Amino acid sequence: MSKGIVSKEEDYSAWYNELVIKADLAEYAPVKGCMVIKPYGYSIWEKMQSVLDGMFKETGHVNAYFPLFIPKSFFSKEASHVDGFAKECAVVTHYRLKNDGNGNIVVDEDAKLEEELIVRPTSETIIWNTYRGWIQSYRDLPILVNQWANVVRWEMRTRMFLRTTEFLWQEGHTAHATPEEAIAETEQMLNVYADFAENWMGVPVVRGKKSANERFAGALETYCIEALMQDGKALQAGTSHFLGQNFAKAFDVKFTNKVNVQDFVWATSWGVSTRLIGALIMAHSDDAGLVLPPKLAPIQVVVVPIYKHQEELDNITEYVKGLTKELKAKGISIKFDNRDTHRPGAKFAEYELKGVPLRVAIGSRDMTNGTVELARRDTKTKETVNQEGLADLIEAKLEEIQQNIYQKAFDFRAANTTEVDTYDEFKRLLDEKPGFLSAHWDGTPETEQLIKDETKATIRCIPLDNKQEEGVCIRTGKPSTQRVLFARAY
RNA sequence: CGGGAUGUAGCGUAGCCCGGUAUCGCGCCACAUUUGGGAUGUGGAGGCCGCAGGUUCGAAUCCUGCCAUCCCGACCA
Repeated sequence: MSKGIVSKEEDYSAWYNELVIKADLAEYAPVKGCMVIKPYGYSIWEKMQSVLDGMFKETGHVNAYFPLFIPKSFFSKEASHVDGFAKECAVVTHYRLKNDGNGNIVVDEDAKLEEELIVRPTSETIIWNTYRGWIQSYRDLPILVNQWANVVRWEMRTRMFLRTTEFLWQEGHTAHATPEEAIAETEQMLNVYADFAENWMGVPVVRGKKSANERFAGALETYCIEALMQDGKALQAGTSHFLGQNFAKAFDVKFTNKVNVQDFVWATSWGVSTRLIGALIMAHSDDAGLVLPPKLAPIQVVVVPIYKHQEELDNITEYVKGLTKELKAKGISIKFDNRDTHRPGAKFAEYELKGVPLRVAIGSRDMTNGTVELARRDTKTKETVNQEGLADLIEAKLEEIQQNIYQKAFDFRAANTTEVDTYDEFKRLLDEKPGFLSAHWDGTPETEQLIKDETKATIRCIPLDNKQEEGVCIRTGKPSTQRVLFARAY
């Protein structure tokens, strides 16, 4: 492995790509736009899954699984949904291959499907088709189902974790008797996502609503959490949709309410994906590699022994056994890297690249003095501390690191969120100091589109806690009642 | 789908203009010496030079076609 990676300042895009590869998170697959998520990267996803799954269960949801393949006809049932996804659907047309006689494997034209199948880009259609059979009465509601799945969106341009052709995600699909209840669900799940992003990933997010242009295909309202990356570009980290009765109407899902009147069911859907790993990388990492929040790091503490002779290693090993036991009891994951094939310096560099929050180095000198060297990944500082009480100190440090990287990201966002009142300044800042730009907008899709065409910036969201204030649209000068957040986005 | 770039060992590359079976570094294997920030020495293994045609006595190199990937746009979580 060559030393180091390209610096963020030099080439942010290359920095990101190299980091993903060199930190052993993922690699390119033979199919364009697809990636192999390697064990280290996947274990981050597993941690995310485990925490989120717990949060979903906590809020009353259950998991189920719906098919990968969706009959093509289902898609045409919800007009705006088709418009939104048609251009990026993979389609299965045949179910058999054959040998053409020249040693080539070809599609068997005799095995053409009567109805072509779509590889799900999202599962609303097949789920609502299924819900029709599950729901007759208000007594059957609400339905609070989540599924962990892969989906395929044939994107023109892809990037590891941020936008791949196939990606892993969860999609919640709920059915309710009233719009109020569905909206409450939508907002609840948005808060779950925001809680996860901030308290587990250490990534501060803005909770908001999407403008009409950015809304999910088929939704009445899309709520989102928006994060700011270190290059000043915004990243949508999660979405929660109030679908109204659109899918119920499209799939004829009716229920009889308490007063014996038939009505269409109210729906929500919400999801986060492996894109969160991209957000994690871009929010915290530096030129030395990944910086992972302790709460999601696959390895929280790594121990590197420094020794010359076998008996020294034996001594250290004996000590590490005790430390491991103490940390395990606290639920802290520890790796003792006693490989004799790599020297300590190489290990230090490797774990920095991989973002392990804390490193403990122990040599014979430490064993004599009853100390260890404790190094923090986030600040790249190290200190010599007593072995006595080390487990407690580690526990406290991990918490401190978790706080610190959140605070750092929070301060970065604060420093890169600017109120702007003129279009000239808006354009200037986009180039000179990218970030969130808080500006007045006349509320029309046309103006948003115009701004997008002229500057590549889009409305990331209308923040939920937005204060109302009189102003004029930066582009058209028409009256406006509130500022919205603009940015160039991933 | 437009614009750009690149394909040579696991990775990164030189060679290409000016044809003669491939350079260097990292990594890998063995042994020795090493071990508090990416070790050193010695020896060794590893290549249908992206693919297919063509020109030529001879092609990594010249010509034609194709394919793939990456980057920048349009489109999007």
